[in-house]
Amino acid sequence: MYRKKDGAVETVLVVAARMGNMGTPPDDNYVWRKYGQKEILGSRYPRSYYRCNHQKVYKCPAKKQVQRLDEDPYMLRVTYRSSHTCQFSTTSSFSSTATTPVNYGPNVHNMADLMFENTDSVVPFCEPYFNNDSLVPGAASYEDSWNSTWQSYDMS
DNA sequence: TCAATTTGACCAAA
DNA sequence: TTTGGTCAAATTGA
Repeated sequence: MYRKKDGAVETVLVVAARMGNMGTPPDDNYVWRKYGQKEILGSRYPRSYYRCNHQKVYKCPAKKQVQRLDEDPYMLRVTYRSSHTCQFSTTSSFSSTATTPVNYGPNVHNMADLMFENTDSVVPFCEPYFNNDSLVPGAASYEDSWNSTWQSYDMS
């Protein structure tokens, strides 16, 4: 159901403006195994449920759910739940910059909270999460993307 | 062949 | 009861 202040529930908006990457959300540092899909009332698109691929049912409670927005199928709302204990994948392509789960920036738009009851923080991130330099959220390019995101976002 | 994904059903919470 | 979430089994692809 709706989890609002239930520990770690971080909602991130992802612009799926990538051909070929449409139905699949961008990969973070983790491997997700899809364990279910359900249609959500009020939304026209089903929601996909993912879980950590390694800690299937063992311990890592890391969960992730992805759902497209009603009016903007090009946008994916990725909601991360719980904390990640598994930062290591079998065949990891990343090794050094994978310190923090995702570059959850300090920039939190509470606007989403007004629109969505179950949105804690909204930090849209695009394709390049892994930069050799730094994962500093607040880059000009990112910010620009955010604006675009919000523009097409405000219609509710 | 193996593994991941798929769909449906079941269960729990509101 | 309804909606959402999870599990389980079956299927598909590599």
